[in-house]
Amino acid sequence: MRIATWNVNSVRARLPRILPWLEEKRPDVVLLQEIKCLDEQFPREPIEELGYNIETFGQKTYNGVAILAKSRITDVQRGMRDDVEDRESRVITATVEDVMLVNVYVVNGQEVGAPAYEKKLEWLKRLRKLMWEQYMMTEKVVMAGDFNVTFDDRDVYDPEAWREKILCSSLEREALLRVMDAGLKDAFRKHVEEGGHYTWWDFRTRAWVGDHGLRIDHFLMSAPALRACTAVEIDRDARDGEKPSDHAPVIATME
DNA sequence: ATGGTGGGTTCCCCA
Repeated sequence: MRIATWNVNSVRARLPRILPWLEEKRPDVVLLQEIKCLDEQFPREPIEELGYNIETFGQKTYNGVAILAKSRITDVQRGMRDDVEDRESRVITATVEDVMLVNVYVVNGQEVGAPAYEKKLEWLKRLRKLMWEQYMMTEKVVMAGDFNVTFDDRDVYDPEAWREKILCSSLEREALLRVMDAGLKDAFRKHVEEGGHYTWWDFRTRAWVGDHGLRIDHFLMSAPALRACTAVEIDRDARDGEKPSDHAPVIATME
């Protein structure tokens, strides 16, 4: 089974890139973030024609997540279903075959110290609670998506310039590690030691041209899922060319 | 001190 995660930055604007990519890569499961549309606006037909089942948790203008899968999608949950109201569509969970999927679009945070930054830290606390309370790490659990957090300097093209900046601050990194202490590991680092592998390049600074990227899209896996994971690859080709998203897809291969 | 680009709204917000 191959599972992809991709922040598409509007599923409707990105459809000319998404459809040929699905045809070429044929992943078994795709976790999409920032679909930026309501459920009823999601372009279901052309994706269904390629053989995918679809579950969405949409929102007008901002955020929105979706799961595509060739196999049946069961146990779908929209939001964290805790005692806090989900005002934004940032999490959709489901089961496909023997894999429990958690698709997340983590709050960006804008800048360190901003109200959005505090919201990000609070949101990650909620996510941690979800993983502790609703998952058994003896199962194959795959949490993936846009985490808007780097793990360490290896994930940053210019670590000194980004030191304690948004996406790279110690508090964000600690909050992400706390989500993972339920029993999740960064699957990319099972396979790749060296730095310089990125998943996001800012449009505003034309970061793609100089490969000024950050690695903020991740696969976090429970031990049984990690054992089955034989590769995690970043599809840089999808970030190139005409009207790309600012994120590259990441594809995990499970034996 | 704060731009730059891109997407979706609505005359601006968020990334």
